[in-house]
Amino acid sequence: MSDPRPPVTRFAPSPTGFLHIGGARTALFNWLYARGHGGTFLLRIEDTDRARSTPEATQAILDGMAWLGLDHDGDVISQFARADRHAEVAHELLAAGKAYRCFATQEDIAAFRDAARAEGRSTLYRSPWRDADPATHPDAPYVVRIKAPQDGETVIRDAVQGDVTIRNDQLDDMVLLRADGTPVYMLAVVVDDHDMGVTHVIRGDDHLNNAARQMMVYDAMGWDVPTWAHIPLIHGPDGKKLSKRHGALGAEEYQKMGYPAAGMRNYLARLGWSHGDDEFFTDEQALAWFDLDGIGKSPARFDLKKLENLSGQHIATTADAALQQEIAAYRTASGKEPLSATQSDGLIAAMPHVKERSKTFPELLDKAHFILTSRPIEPDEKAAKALDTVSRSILKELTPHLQTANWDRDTLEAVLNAFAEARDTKFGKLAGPLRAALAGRAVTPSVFDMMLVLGRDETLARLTDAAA
RNA sequence: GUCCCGUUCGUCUAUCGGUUAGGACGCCAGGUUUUCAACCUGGAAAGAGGGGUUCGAUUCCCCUACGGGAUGCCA
Repeated sequence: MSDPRPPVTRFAPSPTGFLHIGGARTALFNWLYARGHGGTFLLRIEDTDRARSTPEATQAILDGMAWLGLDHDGDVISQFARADRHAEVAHELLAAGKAYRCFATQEDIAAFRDAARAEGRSTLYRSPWRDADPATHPDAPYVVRIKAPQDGETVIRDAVQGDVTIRNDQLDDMVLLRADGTPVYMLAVVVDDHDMGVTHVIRGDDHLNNAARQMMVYDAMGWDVPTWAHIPLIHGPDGKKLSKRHGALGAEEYQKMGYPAAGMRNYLARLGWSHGDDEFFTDEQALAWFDLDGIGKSPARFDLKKLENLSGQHIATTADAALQQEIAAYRTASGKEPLSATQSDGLIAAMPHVKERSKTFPELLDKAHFILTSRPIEPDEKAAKALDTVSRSILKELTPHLQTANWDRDTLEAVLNAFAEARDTKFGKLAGPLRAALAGRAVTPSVFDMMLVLGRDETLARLTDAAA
């Protein structure tokens, strides 16, 4: 880590489903590390499992990253497309005597494992072909296996987990090339990471054990080992591993629910990583602060409440115009009709009064209902109740007082308070009917805020409508 | 079975041998109030269990329990 070169990180998902929250966080960590250290962030799609990989999944991953603002450098790399290169490395190893052809059948291996298990030995397969004379090779299908070290130990120097030591007798001669000549994942990752110049591999800790196996390939090829950082997985609210069954959702589902991307980034970054007591931070701060030693070792649970809180804080501090744009994207993503130009303008005008009290975009839009709707206002049930005959007559009396008043907050407050006082009541009594008349709702922003945003003409028109 | 990793309030976490174990979310109570919020004040709430090492352990070591991962011609 004292390497002065700018880091190169990568996110390497397999396209077998949507970008779930754990993957999104892995991508975020890689992105933060690269961008925060003047490095490069690459994207590689691990699509070598042809049966499970789909273009739709690749698109979903791309969409999820785009929503989160995790931009990668260069082209998206397909691992499958590099199969020839992977095979080339396997053949190099074969030629160098660091790998060998294994003619064992699946049945041979199964029998070996059964026997090993019965005797309580390690079930790692030991191929009899490792040291076989090539002259004795049968004319049969074979896989290429690497020659694993048989004694000593392998130490993974992990930036998160510390030094993890694995005895080499725990390593088997893993397969490099399948019987059909295609490379396996363990070979492909190493070759790709090396060829792509990846300096820091930040990935889920389900790969921690695999790192030792991958190290064999680095060593055999004489390549430099990257800095590893195996981060703990995210668990569901029940503490169990996050799975589709446990309500794990794709990143785009959170966009559809109306969480701002900045809130999601903040929340995800804070999940498993910390910078002292800082909870709420901007992207700039996250970029400046993010480092590998701030990552914790234990799995974290996903907590929607905290996401909501952070989201609310980000909505409150984001510029109005930027919010307007993100809300438009949210509506499109969630299949809602786009706002009209008038509504959009109204939203901007109302923004200061609604953004500080909303945790999500639908909540914000709901609070902005008064400006998004138009005459004639359809009162909902509660609002209708607030507009009884008494209230309507009061509104009718009030209207002339607003006709000539200066349209600013102080004047309006004075007018309404005086009006209430003259009728021997309090402004609080007036607020309900006003709210109902102006917005058709019982829950709205401040009455004064609404009046100011609506303007005199619209306010009077709505009051007159309601009084009628 | 074997190997690897993890375990601080309900949740996310701080602490890098000496603290009344801190913060945040959530929760509860009170305040403010023009509805809902927001906001302000206060409160309850944690070192998995057991052994060591040490003058002193949440912190270092070992064991146990629990959770997770690996052990594939999946990624």
